[in-house]
Amino acid sequence: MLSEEVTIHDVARTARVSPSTVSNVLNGRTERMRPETSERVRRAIKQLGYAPNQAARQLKTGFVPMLGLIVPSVANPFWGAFARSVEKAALAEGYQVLLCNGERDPKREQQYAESLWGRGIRGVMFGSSPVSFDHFLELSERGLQVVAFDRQAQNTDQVGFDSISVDNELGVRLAVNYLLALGHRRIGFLSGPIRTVNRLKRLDGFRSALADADVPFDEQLVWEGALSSSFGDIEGTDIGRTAARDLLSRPKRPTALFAINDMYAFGAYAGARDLGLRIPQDVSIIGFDDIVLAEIVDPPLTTIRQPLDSMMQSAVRLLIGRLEETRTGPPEHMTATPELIVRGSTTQVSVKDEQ
Amino acid sequence: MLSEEVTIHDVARTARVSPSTVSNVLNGRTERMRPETSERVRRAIKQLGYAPNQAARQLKTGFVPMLGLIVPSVANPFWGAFARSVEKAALAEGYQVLLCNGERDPKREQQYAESLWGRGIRGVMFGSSPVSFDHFLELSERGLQVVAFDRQAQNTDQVGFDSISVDNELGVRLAVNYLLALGHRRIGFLSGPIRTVNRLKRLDGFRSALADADVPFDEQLVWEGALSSSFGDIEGTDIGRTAARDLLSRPKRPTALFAINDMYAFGAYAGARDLGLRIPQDVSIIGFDDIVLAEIVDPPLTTIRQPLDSMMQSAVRLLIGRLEETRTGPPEHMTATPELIVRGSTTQVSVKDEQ
DNA sequence: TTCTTTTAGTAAATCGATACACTAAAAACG
DNA sequence: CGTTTTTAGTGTATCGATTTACTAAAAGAA
Repeated sequence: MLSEEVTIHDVARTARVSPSTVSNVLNGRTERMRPETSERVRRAIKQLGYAPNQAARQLKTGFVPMLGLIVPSVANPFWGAFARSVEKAALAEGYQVLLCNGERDPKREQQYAESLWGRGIRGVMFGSSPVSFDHFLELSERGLQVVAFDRQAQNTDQVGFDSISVDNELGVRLAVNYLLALGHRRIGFLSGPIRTVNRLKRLDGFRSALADADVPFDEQLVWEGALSSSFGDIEGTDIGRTAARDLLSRPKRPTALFAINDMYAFGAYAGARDLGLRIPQDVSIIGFDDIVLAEIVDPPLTTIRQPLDSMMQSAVRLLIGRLEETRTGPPEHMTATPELIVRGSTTQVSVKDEQ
Repeated sequence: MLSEEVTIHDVARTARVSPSTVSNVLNGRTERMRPETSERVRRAIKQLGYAPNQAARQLKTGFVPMLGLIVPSVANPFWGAFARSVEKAALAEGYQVLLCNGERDPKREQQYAESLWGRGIRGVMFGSSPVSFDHFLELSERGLQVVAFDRQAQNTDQVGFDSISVDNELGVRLAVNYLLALGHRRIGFLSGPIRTVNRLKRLDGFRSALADADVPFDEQLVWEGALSSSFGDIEGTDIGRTAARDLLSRPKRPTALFAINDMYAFGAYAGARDLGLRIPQDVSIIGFDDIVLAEIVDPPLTTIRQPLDSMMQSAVRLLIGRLEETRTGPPEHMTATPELIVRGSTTQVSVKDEQ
């Protein structure tokens, strides 16, 4: 490995100028020199295959065009799609993305955050976390900018951070109203033991949609499971399966299930099948997120779409705006509009179930 | 943003030692000082919340504990799982991972590679690429270390790089032998237009497994589709669907399909259903990879598992070994052993199909 | 022509951590 | 006691790019 690194001095020597001039060319300050000079420098750069040492640049300027991305695990298809959206949006703004799989473990998340800090990274996109942001408190006070996905600040949070999320209440309303229009009256709500902010909001939407339609809310049909510390890449599918099996084997079983996300919905598919129930003839199932697999499962999943690409574009711009101090002021909470995607997992409630 | 960065000098001052001593503590050279001194330094570090500036460290040492990861897109569940495995393995060795979604575009891949180079990153894990490595040639000559997944060097490749892959021929043999044991004789082979090395190997395995069992190989049952420039996150599912529809609507339709990967297999599910065929009663389908979704689709997918975690652990160690020059010598080509995972998408060939 | 202003650059300090060469003080030796 | 060796550190140059302050030369003004 020869690895004879080409430096700005080498370029300067071949172009017969000073390193300062090369630096000026690199940073677009060409008005300070004759066109032929900048051209000579450009040729030298190309000839030597020179690429500026980012560490040196960063050390001097203090600026790092990089964002941290902390998600539970990119092996989970939803977070994979999320990560791609973030990376795409960041790249468009000239930033790169450092990937951190936090595994929903606050300790790991904090280690990552500190490591990012040491790298000079001052902006983090943060995927859903179960409990609190306390572990970011210190870094946040020092100037770490955080944009949280699907998690607005709660009054218990000490940290003021920006957030972005879909309008969760509206999303659930879209789903529930659609099910109501299909004649469903007993609708199960499948959630898990993780009580994130967005999940609470979704439950609110569920209740109020039912209330608006004068359909009584049955506490029994809300399945939240037990707290468990396990966390896997198919997070949700096992819970969804158990939940569906439980709800659907009751004497007066629900005719439709709303799942808190698509992975839970897939689990519910399995749970329904375990009981010999057909989807959608015997039970309608509706998800949330619209991950890519929603359209290829059988039957294709009716779900609520989160426009991830556009959401992450806004979120990344906000984050970068904070870093470059073009966006100042109090924390912003951005909200995107969800969309009902009707596919094959929902249908009219059957006559015999209707009663 | 106060952002009053704490430097090694601040620590030195509060601990009443020189910066050199702090540096020695940071790098574990504590044998050069009295225990009380190093303890004083450690306390000062904690008190000030000091974290070394990695840019400065990198500039001085030339060492960057970071790997590049180039995959088509982490939004694709397989590459998401792949990315997680890489990140996990890297973290265990003290390295972090910079994520690059190359979108199978050589131009983007090269831009990423150059950007990584400028950052001082000298090791890249590379997910499957369609054509060639030519765009890495120059950087590779300068010392960029590349470990390629599922793509051994071909004689046309000018670049000598390490690689890791599952034993593709064996994997296909496991699948085909299993199908043969179930009585299937007309087996379709679903591939796509992308002619990567691993796909060619899988076709080889397919042919030889049939040959060993004295089952005639029917060129007509190999579906490779047409070249198309499109690339999506559900890469494969649409192709698998088209392929399955085509193969299964022929007069003497195959009784089983081998799909080049699980996403293709999911597509084949849809294609079979389009024709009103049941899985596995009417057609057995077997996939490759064993992504997390394989066990939650309906029916659960019989597939060939690639042990990604252990593979990426070996691959990352090899890559880091190259960087730290503890592993030298000619390119290594590591091979992992695949495993047949029997689930519900395969069954005995039915009597009427058997003829 | 002389003085001022503009043009076209350059010299040198700096960012923060590292590491080699060096040293003062203490301990060991004879 | 004088000399050597060890201990426990420290001073300073360095990595590569940036940037402020500076300057020589050319152009313009009077």
